Amino acid sequence: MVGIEEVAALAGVSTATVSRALRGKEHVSKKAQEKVEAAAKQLGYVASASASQLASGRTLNIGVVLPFIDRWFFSVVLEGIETTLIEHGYDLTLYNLSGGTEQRKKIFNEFLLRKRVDGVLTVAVNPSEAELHSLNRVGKPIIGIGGPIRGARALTMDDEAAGRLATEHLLSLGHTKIGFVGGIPGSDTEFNQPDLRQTGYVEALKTAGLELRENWVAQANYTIEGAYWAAKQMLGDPRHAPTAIFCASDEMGFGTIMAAKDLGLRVPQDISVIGLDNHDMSEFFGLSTISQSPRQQGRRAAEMMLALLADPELTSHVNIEETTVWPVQLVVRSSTARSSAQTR
Amino acid sequence: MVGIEEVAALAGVSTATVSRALRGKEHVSKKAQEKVEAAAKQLGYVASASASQLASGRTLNIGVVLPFIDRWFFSVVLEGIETTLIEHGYDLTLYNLSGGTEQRKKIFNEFLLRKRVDGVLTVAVNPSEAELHSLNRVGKPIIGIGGPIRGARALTMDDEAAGRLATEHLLSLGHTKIGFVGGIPGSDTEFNQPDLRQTGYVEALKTAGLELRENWVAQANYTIEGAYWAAKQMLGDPRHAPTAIFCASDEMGFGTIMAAKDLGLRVPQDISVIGLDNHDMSEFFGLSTISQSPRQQGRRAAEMMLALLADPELTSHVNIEETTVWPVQLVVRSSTARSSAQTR
DNA sequence: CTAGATTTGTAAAACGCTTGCAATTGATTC
DNA sequence: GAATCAATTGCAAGCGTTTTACAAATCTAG
Repeated sequence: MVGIEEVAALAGVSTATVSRALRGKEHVSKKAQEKVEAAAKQLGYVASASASQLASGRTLNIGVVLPFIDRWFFSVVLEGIETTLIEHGYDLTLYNLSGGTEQRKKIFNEFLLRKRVDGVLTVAVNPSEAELHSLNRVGKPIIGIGGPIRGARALTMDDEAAGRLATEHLLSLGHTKIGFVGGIPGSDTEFNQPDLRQTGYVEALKTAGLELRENWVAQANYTIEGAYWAAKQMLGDPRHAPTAIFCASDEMGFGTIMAAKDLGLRVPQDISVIGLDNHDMSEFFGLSTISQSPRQQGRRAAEMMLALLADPELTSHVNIEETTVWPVQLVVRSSTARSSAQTR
Repeated sequence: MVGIEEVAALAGVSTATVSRALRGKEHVSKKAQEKVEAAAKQLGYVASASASQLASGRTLNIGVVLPFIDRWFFSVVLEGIETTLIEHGYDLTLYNLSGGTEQRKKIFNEFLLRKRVDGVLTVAVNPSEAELHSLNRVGKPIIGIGGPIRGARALTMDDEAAGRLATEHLLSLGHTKIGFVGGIPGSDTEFNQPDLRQTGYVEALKTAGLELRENWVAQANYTIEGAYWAAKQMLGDPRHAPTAIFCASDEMGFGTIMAAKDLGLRVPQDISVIGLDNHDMSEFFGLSTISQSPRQQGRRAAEMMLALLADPELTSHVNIEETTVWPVQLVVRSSTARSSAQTR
């Protein structure tokens, strides 16, 4: 493989000049710049990442830690991050926590400490004290997406506000019997931020002075299937079926709509459904929802990281606890309508 | 940060011994081994990746190139790869081609050449001649998943055979009016392997001596939504509706089932549907399908790569064109049944 | 007990770049 | 044309490991 010396020789300059020229740094004459670029191109030279890392301490690589890859929210955030990083010449190293405790330990205690990354982006990860300690030992900036991280910067939406907004939308349409389909609160140490959506729902109902029926709250583990069965139970109840349901994710919204249809209920005439995500498929289902733009969240978080790395001043006091709240927006489609409770 | 010298000092040995001990190499006495491990643990030492890369030429990192992250097949393959690599101490660097031509060029011409990876795994990528040339310049093993790569190893299923199998299943149930919902053949240079599923369908019909109606073949771009509309057209035809449909992906199968339901057709009594994927949600939809186990494909490809890297003999003549065919299996659920064409 | 074989440990040379500092060149002013 | 200053360039010292060549220590067998 061709090294920097060959390029220097061909261009008739020193290796130092080659290094500077190729990275667009100052203090290189136009002439030298051109000669070097021509030589590099001719030889097909690309600097070795490891050597340049070792010498400069910069890796041009960001670690991304997430609990799942194959769930909509996560894969879309990931895509947003990846695209942004590539644009800026950065690589992305992926760490997926779905492999169990052993693997998780390895990631925090070895992989992230290898000095292979300039910064760490976590997505909906809730690190333990020990892991947090490990992360801090990396000495690199950390940004948490979808949930704050103690002692680090974060970019996250206000899940409680989102839950409240969704519920208030249903309230404003005159619904008083409002069900909720969500996860099992506290079930997953990893991924508990979304539990707050339920808090928002409860708060909104309280504020409206409405009763909170226990069997109008169901747990569906964020899957279409789970929501399908949960909604079927809820809507099949002959005496106390709700007239509207807030699902803590759009996928659960889809399951709920399918359950309603299978019960012969019309959406939205007989039952209103609102989700939370603005999933790619929500348009198709006509699902009203709260948008949280995961692609943009990923993009934004990556940009924050790059800005941090570009500014040595900021990098010095590495992590400040500072949460940027991602705005949330109501998207009304055809799955929610004015309550017509009387007609049922 | 603590370096190898501190560890050596604390353990009372040389840095060379530390290096050997920590990587479990031979020529280290048991006693030394233990001392070193204790010292490393006490100091929380983790070798710097860049230094070790530079010195050894090994990066312990695999590059994965894929056209999308946020589609089921890809995210699941990715998860399979990632889990396997982490288990073996390897990192995974992600390259996503969805960012357009400019980005794609960058990935092939710069990123992959930085000597940052020990090997490259591509998923359903169809590289151009120039890109192939670039890939070969990396001088590292390449394995293509979901589609062969000229001049490299590949692990892929036989899409044509899968298409034939699905169609034959419908034929064996007595169906003679069989529709197909797939992609637009040749539309995507990237992702054209699945077009072969249509070939399999056509072949099976020909073999059975059945006519091939043009409007029984629809294009739905591999989305639920696309299939929903396509199937609605096909099934809504009052005179020439098929009694069975083969969808080239499970997600399109879901869309087709939903369309059938919305038309008041019963699955499978009025219309049989078979997909291809064995998607996580197929069980829920009761969709018969052809399983292609992307998680295992990812896992297997990663293992092949690791084996290649472990065996210097194999690594020497880096790439041999050699395709391993991934087995394919029919999974019959409740969406396919014996034809009862007469009753309609 | 000793020569030879084997194991274990050491010192130092890569690995291929980046960068601080010094030297050189070029431009500008008087 | 000399003096001054700024801009460019080159030199060489790292960066933190791995690995090689070799010396020292230990073991084995005669």
